[in-house]
Amino acid sequence: MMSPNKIPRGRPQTFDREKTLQTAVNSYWADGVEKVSINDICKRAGISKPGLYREFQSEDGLKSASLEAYRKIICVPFFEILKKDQPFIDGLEEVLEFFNREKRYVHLKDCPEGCLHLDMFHSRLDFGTATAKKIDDLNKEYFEQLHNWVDRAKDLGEIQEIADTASLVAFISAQFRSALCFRKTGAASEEIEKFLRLGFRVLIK
Amino acid sequence: MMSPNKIPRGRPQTFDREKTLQTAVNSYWADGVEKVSINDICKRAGISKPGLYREFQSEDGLKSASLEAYRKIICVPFFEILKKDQPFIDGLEEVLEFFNREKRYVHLKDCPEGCLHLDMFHSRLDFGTATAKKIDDLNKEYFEQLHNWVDRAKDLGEIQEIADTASLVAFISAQFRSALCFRKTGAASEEIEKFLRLGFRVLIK
DNA sequence: TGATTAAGATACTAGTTGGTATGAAACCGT
DNA sequence: ACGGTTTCATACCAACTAGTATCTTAATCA
Repeated sequence: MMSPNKIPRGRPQTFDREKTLQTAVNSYWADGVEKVSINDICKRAGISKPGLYREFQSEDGLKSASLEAYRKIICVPFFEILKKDQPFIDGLEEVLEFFNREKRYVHLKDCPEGCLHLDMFHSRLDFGTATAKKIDDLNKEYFEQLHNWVDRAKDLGEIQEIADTASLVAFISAQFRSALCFRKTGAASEEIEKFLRLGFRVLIK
Repeated sequence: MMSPNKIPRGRPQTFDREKTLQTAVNSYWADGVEKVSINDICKRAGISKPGLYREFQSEDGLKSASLEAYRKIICVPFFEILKKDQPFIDGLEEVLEFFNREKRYVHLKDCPEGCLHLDMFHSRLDFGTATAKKIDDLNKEYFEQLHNWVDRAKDLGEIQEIADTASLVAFISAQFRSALCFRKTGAASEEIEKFLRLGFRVLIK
């Protein structure tokens, strides 16, 4: 990192990393990672291709950086809900809020539908090494968080012991994936909430 | 259609429509519709591009024809299970068999994982008019079949009346979609069966 | 045999992709 | 003012895409 009072030698940089990354995340998220080209992102961010390549080295670099940015904006707040020390039923209500656009947290109000991580995971074989690793790491983190959430609820006797934790986590992740899929196809928030409550009927006592 | 005893004038055709269509369906199904180009299919089927265009007019024509072929091979047998006049619980067992590779019907043994229709539906905005219509038609047919299946079970009092039929259909379709998604990520058949049985616990009495 | 007809293969079009070489532009220290 | 340094934008590369024009090949009909 450059020392803040040290003025660099050459032509001053106009390239804005944060703005570019935000453009990339939103483009990938809204239109699908496979549908957006480097050229598209350059046009939308108003930057030149060599500038982008200097900062991110390759498409793989840009995509993995975008996923990391997405993780910080969306995934981490979600994990925080799961980590909260509160009854399972309260956590579930917060999760339902998270999936409900109308009741959703302020910083998520005007963002694309669906989940960038899930989209990328679905076709993770098509990405470069850096992005593929990021996808797998984030996936691992996600399932660990779910596992802890379910385990804690089990220990406290808050959910039905109808299956091993891994199966319950698989079931819950499937319901979340479906909810996001419903969102993308334009389903109403109350329909999605109804769907999720239906799924969680098998778990709560 | 050409009369069978009438010998056509020009050079005899070596182009095999069925073989080409089978190659296309398998390629789209196995590798993803977006990942396979017309060039790929020509190479794999051992045909020339003009030949393919003469038969299917455009990529849109080939894709819609491929989806129709998929419908006949996979979707129709599935619909037949739902249509059968038998207790809901028996139909459910047949459905579980359908999703289980090891117990699966013979003609489905060595085919790709996942569902071509679901893949195409997920990105139906990227297709031409003919393919988009085929996707929507097949989707409509699918949901009608599910609707009838659930309605019949409701009338006979075979499932819990915990929600309106549309919500139950949405729930069931979500479980099927998840099962196919698990298959694609390499989950074991018994895990998928366990997952589906977990979901259907909320429905059966 | 020669005309007609249809299908074959090859090569082409225009546009896109990820990635880069090149030279001008804008700043610094001297 | 000038050299050094860094970033800029333009133009380019090879490989790919969907789709087509052209020309050859192989058959029937007269």
